[in-house]
Amino acid sequence: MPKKTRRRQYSGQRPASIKDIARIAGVSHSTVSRALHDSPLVTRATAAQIQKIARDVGYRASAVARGLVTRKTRTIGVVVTTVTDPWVGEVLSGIELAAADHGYAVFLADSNADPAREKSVVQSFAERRVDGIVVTSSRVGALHTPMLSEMMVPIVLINNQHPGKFVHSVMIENLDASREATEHLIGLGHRRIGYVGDRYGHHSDAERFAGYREALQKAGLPFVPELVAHGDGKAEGGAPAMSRLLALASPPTAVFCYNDVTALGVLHAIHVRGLRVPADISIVGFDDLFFAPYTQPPLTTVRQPRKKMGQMAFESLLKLMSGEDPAEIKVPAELVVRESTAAPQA
Amino acid sequence: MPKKTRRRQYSGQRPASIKDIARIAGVSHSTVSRALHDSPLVTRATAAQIQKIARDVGYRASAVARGLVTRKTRTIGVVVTTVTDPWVGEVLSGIELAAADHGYAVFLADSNADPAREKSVVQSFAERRVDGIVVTSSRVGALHTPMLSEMMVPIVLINNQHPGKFVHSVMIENLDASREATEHLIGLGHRRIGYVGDRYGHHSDAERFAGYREALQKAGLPFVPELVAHGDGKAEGGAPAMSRLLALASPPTAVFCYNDVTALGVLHAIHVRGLRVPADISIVGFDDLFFAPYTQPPLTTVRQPRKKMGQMAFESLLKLMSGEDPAEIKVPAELVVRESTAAPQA
DNA sequence: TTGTAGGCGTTATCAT
DNA sequence: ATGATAACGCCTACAA
Repeated sequence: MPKKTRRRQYSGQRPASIKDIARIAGVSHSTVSRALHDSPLVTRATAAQIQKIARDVGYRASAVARGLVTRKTRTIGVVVTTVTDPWVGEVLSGIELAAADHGYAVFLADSNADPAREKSVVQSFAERRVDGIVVTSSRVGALHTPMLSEMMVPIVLINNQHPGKFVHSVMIENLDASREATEHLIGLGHRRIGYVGDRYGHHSDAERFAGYREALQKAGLPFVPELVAHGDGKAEGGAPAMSRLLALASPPTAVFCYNDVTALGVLHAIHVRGLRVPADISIVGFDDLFFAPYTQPPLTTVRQPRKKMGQMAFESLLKLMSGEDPAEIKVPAELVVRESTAAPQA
Repeated sequence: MPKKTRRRQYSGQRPASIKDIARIAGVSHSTVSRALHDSPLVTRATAAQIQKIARDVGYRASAVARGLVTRKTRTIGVVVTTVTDPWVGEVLSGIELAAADHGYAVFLADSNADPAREKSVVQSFAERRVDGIVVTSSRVGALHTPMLSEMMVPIVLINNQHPGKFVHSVMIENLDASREATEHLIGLGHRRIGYVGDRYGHHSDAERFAGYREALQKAGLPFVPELVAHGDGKAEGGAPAMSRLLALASPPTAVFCYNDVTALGVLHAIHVRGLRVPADISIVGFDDLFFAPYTQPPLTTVRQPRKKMGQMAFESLLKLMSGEDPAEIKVPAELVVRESTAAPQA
């Protein structure tokens, strides 16, 4: 006798349908449908009976069948560059929260910042007939928006430029926040202030850099190109960028970093060099990620209401989906002063 | 004349269907269907023509219609306790990657470790007829597995116990890894070794604690209950837990932390106290998250192949979905020695 | 090789 | 108040 491998037959049992219930209750499936939606067009008695049966058989209406007829899937797609990025995680969390509250399910797709993958991801969303899409690009939106708008699906971008008329966005006030952060440094007495940015010409990077320059200019400080270095938005890139700055004949006494993760690398490079923060050099980050209060020393940074931004993005999408034309959203950020900044040494 | 608000009519245009193409091509929709699947049952010529039309009209087959007839949605659901947790993010990334490679889309749901929410999430998955579910519980699986198996949907758990016969799991070798980590400390000469755990009796916590105790026992060291403190799996909880340990009459000379995030808080508490790591006290974490090489000093920790675990989970699910009975997976971890551990002071 | 005719599980519009 | 009946967009026998 051949060895008969035991296998579970998930595929065997199919979930109860509205018709199954109709059969049991001895009514038509339309009545069941009505009862399940507690329509006033059905006797309280039969409605109750039907609902009981539904409960007993563990009935769960098929969203796919419903989606087919209503042409709404109550589903949105979220494209991220990497779920791994803590910034993304929090925004995503906000989106998911808001979506769930409104009965929407969210498809998650990670593009890995790869345009090809991004494209296939969006196509997958199209096939699945999502009602809307949000793109959270902490990096560049290599996304071909033409393709997006061709889908005729509402789209909301988070922290990325607003390239088309079918696309809305919620963005952090990068420029104001960066200016403020830099002014904090200037106010402390710093004159040689560096900037460690992102590598990929990310939209946010450009804005933050602009804020940094604006602050310098307002204070009548010269912009010194050699004081800006570029990392990659990660700690791995922040460290070497900072090392380059430290190797300068006269290095900066303070550095404004593109984001907290970059600051992590920057702090590391400083410590490796045997220097102290903020005694020898002041550092400010951007984002206020969970680890910011726990760096050594605790990081002065710009707080972004990430979770809230995610929620706002979803709500924008909701409006878009219902035919409204939501306003572009600019979210203010807030400087959080901790211990990585101080007056420069005399 | 009343102000007429311009509104975009996404709802107006409906996507091209197989019938639309059929009409244009002057064939029946079945032929179109076949051509699109490049079935051998259709002339190369007509197939080509049809495919061209499909391309021209931007046809995207409706996954919802297909799902209705095939009873397979090529969709999986992933339940996480919080996307915000960096550990979760990486595992999620692995799942998503593997899923996308196999043409599966992933629904993401964040339970916030709230059982009620967890339940509604799973019900949502059921309605959407996902083909499988993976639950990554970095905390306790408050999830009612009875409900899960009742769904008749394959389930894979990551780092959580394996409670039922319809459920499979992939887990890290917590016990071995923790024993090894503790032995590293013992090998360095430490005798008073503390443990800072998670609060919620998480399964992983229990195993890691067991590994810690096993190492002590093997080395003939006494287990000292006052040397174990509980945090909450986050930095916020790690700091006060460590403070308690430091307040002891004779505090530990080394501490093994439940995870890296906890270690972050632990390091902070130590620094606040004016102590140095590893000179005064050695610290080892667990997970090897992205920031581990950048703590001050760089953290000795246990590396978990998180991304890979995510991929393995999906592959397990694939097998389950095809009726196979995959083996339970235990993934080995690896101790990464950095600079937060050293011999105790004489 | 192609077309015709269901049917998947809903919702929705008719009748009754 | 309830029951037929017809979509929704796709797949798949079965017929031709």
